[in-house]
Amino acid sequence: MATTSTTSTGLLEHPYLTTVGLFVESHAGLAAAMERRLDVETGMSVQWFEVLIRLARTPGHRLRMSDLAAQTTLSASGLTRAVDRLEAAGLVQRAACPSDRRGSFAVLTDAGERRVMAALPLHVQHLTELLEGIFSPPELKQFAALARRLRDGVNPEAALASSPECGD
Amino acid sequence: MATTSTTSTGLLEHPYLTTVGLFVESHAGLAAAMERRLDVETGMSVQWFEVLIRLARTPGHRLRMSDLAAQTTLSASGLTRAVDRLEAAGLVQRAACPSDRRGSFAVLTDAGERRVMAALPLHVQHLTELLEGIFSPPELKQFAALARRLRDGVNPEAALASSPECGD
DNA sequence: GAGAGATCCTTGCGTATGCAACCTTCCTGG
DNA sequence: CCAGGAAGGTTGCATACGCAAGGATCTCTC
Repeated sequence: MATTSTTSTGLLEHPYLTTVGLFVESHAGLAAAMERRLDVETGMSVQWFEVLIRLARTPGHRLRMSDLAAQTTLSASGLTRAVDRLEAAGLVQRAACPSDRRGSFAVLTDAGERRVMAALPLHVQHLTELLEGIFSPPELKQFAALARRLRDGVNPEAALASSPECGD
Repeated sequence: MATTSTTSTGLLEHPYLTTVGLFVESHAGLAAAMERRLDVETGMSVQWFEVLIRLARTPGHRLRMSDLAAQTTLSASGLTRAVDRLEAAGLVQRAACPSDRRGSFAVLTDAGERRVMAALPLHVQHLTELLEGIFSPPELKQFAALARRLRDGVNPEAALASSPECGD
């Protein structure tokens, strides 16, 4: 009926595969648009913005390196370098952790806070322009709910880090 | 009422921001899981798999470099190098385009087809394990529909490349 | 039919990434 | 008190990426 090489051809249309495909493509498109504009308007990469935002929304404006790594797209080593750069740019400082001398905190500086807060409205405005023509308000809520379920199932560490709400 | 630095603090909870945050986190988690397992079970990166799958589902098993770039996460130069590596691995060949001598095709080799087709069921199985506990069938359909809308709005090039359906 | 400009792909260069190895510090059991 | 092992961070190394520049080809206009 079919050669070995075509036996599993039907899987190319498998619902999980096509859904994940759409998901990945939509992410790629959205990420590219965000990245481009964020860079143009604020000179920051998405990674920087991500780190700074997470610090900004944390009481005390400080987070352990390991927590930060768990919440962002970055690996531990990636985060180390990213914080190196942020520190060189004066937006973040490292601080020793008094209770565990192995660990260290990344602390948002005043300059860092000014920088995120200046970038934030531009970013939100951009997201609004991108999304308001695509999702109606109820669809947006649905989408957020489904995305949350997916994240909780697949990235539980990030989930518990942002119990109340989670921003990018 | 508030200092300059806190004026836009409320934006940290903006619906678009939190939704996109969840979306990005869910993608990161899913991508990490897929990547890890795909590498362990097939020795391929997601990028390779993505390219090979798109070739496999195209009649003639060939696609222009530019089309391939538009459909994947890769930039033009990134695709060039990826195809270099795939060609070195014997999974893909380049072919001249008769109608436009600037262009070239990436063509799936027999070895390449065997490789994707062997990987495909493992991948689908993995996706199933990941997702079946998270989304009910109707939720999956909803999610796919919303993701499609988002992709169409934000990444139109990929959209028209896969009119009928779209796999990862 | 000739030149200006756009398009396709490839390369040079700088940079960001992850993995694995490493050092330091913490913790646990004897 | 003191191994032995686990965990937090940082670095060496190799790799992959994107941007911008470049060479070749197509296309459109006059």
